[in-house]
Amino acid sequence: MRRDVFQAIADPTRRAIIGLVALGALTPNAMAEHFEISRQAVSKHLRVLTECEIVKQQHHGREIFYHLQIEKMKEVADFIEPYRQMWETKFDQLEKVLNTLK
Amino acid sequence: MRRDVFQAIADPTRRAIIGLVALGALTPNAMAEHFEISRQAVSKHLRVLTECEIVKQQHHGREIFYHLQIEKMKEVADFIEPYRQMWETKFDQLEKVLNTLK
DNA sequence: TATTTACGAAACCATTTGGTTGCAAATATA
DNA sequence: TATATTTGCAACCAAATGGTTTCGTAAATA
Repeated sequence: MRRDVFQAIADPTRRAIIGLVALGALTPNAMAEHFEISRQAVSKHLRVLTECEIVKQQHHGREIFYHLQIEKMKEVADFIEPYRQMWETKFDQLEKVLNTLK
Repeated sequence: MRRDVFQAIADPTRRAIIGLVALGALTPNAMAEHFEISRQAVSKHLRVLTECEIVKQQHHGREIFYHLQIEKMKEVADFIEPYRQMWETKFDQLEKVLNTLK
């Protein structure tokens, strides 16, 4: 199976988990409270995120806190960057045309 | 089935198609030459990309040219933006620490 | 010590995915 | 007009996905 950042953020629940963990490390149980799905389903998503190295485990007694590895998200930013330049150029050119028309 | 930009960019072939179409509109046949998979497989990816409104068709005789709708990619940029700010802040703080140590 | 709690892992299931081959239809060309 | 080309669509298939329930184990607690 594919295991990369793009696969990781494809699922809406996983994007929500990333959003939660961005605010602070959490245990699977704490996360599950935010969703309609079971704790085990959240755990399966966490497994994917761990395999993608988007989160890291920190054991603390019988609890496991999941921390966001924010740098991993950079891969998505790197992918989108050239396209961002494209639509900004497009916008600039449109602006020029509009200014000329004035 | 889920039909959003995140689903669209989850597949590596679709990311490659987006990259190709970014350089200029192409027909499915022309795209298929760049990949190992069949013309029909490319067509199925194009269907997904069309449903996500990442590409638009332009009929020209019996050929169909696919154009990139660059603005759609903005949704990904909007998603990543807050995280970009997070890792930049992190980097700035690290830099401060390193400067103090000097 | 006995029980509860937190968790991952496994088995299972329906649906989706990403590929294939084989059409039919529309357009271009001989 | 007959034939070739370009394309989308349907049927099919194996594998992956996202969920469930059940279970074993380790740690906290009564």
